[in-house]
Amino acid sequence: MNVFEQVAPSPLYQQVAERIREAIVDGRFGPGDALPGERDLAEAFGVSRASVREALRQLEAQGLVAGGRTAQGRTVALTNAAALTQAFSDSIALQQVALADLVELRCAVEGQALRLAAGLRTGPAAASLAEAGEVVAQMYRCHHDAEAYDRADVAFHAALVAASGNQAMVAVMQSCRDAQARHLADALAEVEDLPLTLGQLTAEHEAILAAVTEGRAENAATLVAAHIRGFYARR
Amino acid sequence: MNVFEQVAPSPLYQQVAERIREAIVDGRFGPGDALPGERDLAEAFGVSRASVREALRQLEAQGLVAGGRTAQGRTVALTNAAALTQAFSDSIALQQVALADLVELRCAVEGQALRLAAGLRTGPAAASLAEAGEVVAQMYRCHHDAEAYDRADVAFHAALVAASGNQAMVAVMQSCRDAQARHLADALAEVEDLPLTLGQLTAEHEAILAAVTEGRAENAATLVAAHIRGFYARR
DNA sequence: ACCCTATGCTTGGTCAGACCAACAGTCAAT
DNA sequence: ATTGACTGTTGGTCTGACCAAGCATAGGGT
Repeated sequence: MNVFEQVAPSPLYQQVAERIREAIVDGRFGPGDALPGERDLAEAFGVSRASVREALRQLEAQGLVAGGRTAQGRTVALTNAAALTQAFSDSIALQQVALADLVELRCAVEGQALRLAAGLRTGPAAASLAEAGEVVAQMYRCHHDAEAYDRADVAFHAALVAASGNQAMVAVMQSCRDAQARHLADALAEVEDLPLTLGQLTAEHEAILAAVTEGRAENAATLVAAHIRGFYARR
Repeated sequence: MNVFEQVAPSPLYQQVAERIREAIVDGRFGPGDALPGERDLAEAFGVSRASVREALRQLEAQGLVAGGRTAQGRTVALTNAAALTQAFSDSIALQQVALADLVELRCAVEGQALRLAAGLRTGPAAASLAEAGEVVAQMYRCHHDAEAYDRADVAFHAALVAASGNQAMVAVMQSCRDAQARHLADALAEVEDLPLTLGQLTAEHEAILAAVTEGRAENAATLVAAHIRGFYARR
């Protein structure tokens, strides 16, 4: 490693971004808080507004500050879930990973999540599992509406993975799904007999949920992996 | 949903970023290619250089274009692996996910990767497994040097996961590890009897590799999960 | 002929200052 | 109390300028 201190100083906008990042992760600005205006930040850091703006664009892309287009006030800090999805999406676009790889990744994550959830089914996971059950019930009522079913599917898998108590797995699962959806454009939209297909899917969902609630960890993992692979094999 | 079309157009810098992104993912600029200078881009898009710069900062944060600080020429497109790591890191910093969650996520991914690798051990995975074997041999020679061992550990796990043939898993595993490393600051640096501890770790590594090369998929997954959890439990 | 330097062009980084549209808050007129 | 004009603030955008660092080439010295 280089023992000399930062011979080539990083650009100002990066330093500014780093300072703001620190302020956020140190809790000086909590999620949802409004941070100072660009002019104030520029003055505070002793740089031009242009540098502050470039720093903000960087943080915005990383999901640390929200885009200011809605908020007429300032910019605020929130969640960075979108950054994860974007990263996966770009990985595919840059052909660094294949779509099938993401599918397998999701199987791995979701499978293990369900194993964990099965072990927690009577404890902290109970609420999430109940929610998943409600979503399944809801699925029965929208076998005719692909869009509504898609939303239900998202909710079901999210609730199920959330039952593992692992937010990282939720985020990765969700991001995998989103990244796939963008590049896969509605497998459901091309189905000829929609109610039939959705009926099969709902049955799979129900079987998966049952496996988890009954504590059949390995079974749940197997079922969900088959479910996911099957869904994307249909393409 | 809103039936009205995009009443408020997105900012120029976002549109520009989107256009450049398209140009990259459409292959008009391959990885490593130099893209036009800021002044040229500004003229091409009919916007000011400031807008182009903000767009570039955004793309830079997403890993689609490389930072221009090293390259005196222009900016170039490369890999976005760092963006993934950053996203995981930020998730922890924002306390959206716990460190332990990332550890479990890594267990899930790496476990499944090894199951897959065990099934491919005589085929495409052979080269990666051989590489992992060499790294283990190398580990025996640096039981005194924590830093060198750390590098070897990274290489070992990367090779092993790569044996699954799944680049997405490699990326996630790597990013998990990096994100953890940043917030965990050298578990190894605080060990009292370094050679002893590293010796144990090397034995674990060897056992994991053996399980994979002998096709004991489930065993490999179990071993690697225990290995990872154990390493971070030491904290 | 060869090497080395000087010079100039290009590029990214930074700044100052300006303008606009949209919104929040104020306050007077109804 | 409701409404409507006014005003200040904020983000978005542009212009035009300057600097330091790298690259190319011409030119000088050998």
